[in-house]
Amino acid sequence: MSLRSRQPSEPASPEPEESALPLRGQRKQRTRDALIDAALQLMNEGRSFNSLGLREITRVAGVVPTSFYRHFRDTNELGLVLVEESGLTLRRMLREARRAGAPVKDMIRRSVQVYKAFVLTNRLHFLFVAGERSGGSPVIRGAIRNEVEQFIAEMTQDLRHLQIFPNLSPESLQMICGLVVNTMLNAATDILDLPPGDAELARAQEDNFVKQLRVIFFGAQLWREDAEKGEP
Amino acid sequence: MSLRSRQPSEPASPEPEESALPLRGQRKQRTRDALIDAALQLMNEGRSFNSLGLREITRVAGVVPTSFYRHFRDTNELGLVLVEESGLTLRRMLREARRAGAPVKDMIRRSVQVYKAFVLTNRLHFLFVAGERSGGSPVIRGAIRNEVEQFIAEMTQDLRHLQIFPNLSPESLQMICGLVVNTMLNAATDILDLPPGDAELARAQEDNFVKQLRVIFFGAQLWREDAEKGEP
DNA sequence: TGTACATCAGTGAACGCGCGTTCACTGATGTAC
DNA sequence: TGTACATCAGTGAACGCGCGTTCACTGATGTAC
Repeated sequence: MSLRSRQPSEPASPEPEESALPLRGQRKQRTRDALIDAALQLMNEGRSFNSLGLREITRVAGVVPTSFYRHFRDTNELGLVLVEESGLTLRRMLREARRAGAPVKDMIRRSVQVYKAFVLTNRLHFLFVAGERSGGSPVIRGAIRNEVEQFIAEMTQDLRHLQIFPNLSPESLQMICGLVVNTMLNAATDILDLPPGDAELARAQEDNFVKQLRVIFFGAQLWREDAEKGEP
Repeated sequence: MSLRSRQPSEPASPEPEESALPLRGQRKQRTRDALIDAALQLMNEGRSFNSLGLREITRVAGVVPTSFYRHFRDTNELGLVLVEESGLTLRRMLREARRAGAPVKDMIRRSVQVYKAFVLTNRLHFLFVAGERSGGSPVIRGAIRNEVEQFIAEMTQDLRHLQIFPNLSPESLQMICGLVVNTMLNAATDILDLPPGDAELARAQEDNFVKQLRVIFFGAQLWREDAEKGEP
């Protein structure tokens, strides 16, 4: 994946891997990136992925329609590349969290703030994942669900090593992570939809998100595998 | 709303309200219903709403394209009617739950089973809501989010009257209901995607769903408004 | 280093097709007397 | 009850348009000698 030059979190200047390619290869890569960016940009304007047309994408990318076929068989194939990219973004988030370690004080609030920043920095990928994971074409949806499942599994491993929930079996921990990830992705839509500048609303939204996670973590910590739970 | 004759949960035979209309009105209603049904049917085949074309819808409905305009300005207006219908379905679910009352024994498991049955009975509406609430066109998405917000508010009132969480403030109860509803709608996608006949997988899915709700309810019951929660 | 040939990303014309929308119409249903 | 007229849901022809895809092409870049 040398699409990385398109990633907003990395510098735009030439990269070693790119310079190593022959000139023609570099240019091809740049066009390919432009096509992918064009699709993301159109989605950023409120469009859903599978309503995008090939000609529309090439128009935004600034190339002629037929040159699309030099890179992808059809728009669906481009969609699958977007899924893969988005999966990388999710895994990058875990990697960064791993490196930073779990904050000891006010853990959930801080994690939520880091997450919000990450979602905004990687706005287009989260827009795509949140938007297409339930609604898109069956193929894209399936691929996204795979990536999310993988993300949940990795998160489960991380939490396991952190020993935050020594009371939970691996299966229960995975179930909790599924719940947390769904809550995160729902929140992503809210974060992305939030009109900029409304600090009041942003705070209320963050508080709500933090509270929801606290209830989940609170319930999870007190969970015992054998008993019947939550029945009044 | 006399679209109700289309609702799968009601008999197909003529209804008083329909017979009361003049003959021409009845026929118009039937065509209108056919258009709405056609859109839902197409979505049931894996399509997302805003990729549907007007001609496509009329073709499935068995009328000529131009007759669409006798009923809706454009496909978006039909979409908003679908949102309204789906909202009614959600409210009907609450009404039925209210009438049945909260099961005293194994409350969550039983509620989940009732919910699963309801989702399958009203498959098309849940498909629409779950699919378009994050991904669709901005207008449809906004309308769906409104309906879901209203649903959450009503559910909050119901839980309030049931006195299940006497420890929670109205705001916290609403926050919990938001979490529960998001979990429900995520589960709806899973329920609808489940290949029929795989009882093993269905059981695993149900157990997972039940466990997630138990964690939430468990956490909510022990929640205290003033303390910091869930921080290891 | 220079030359001759191969590669191949991007071009531009052309195609057949289904789209959304307009328009004048038809003929069954509804209304007035 | 019968007649004459109004209404209007559904029809069918026609339109201009953008779509996805094919094809032969061009000319800069890459490779071999």
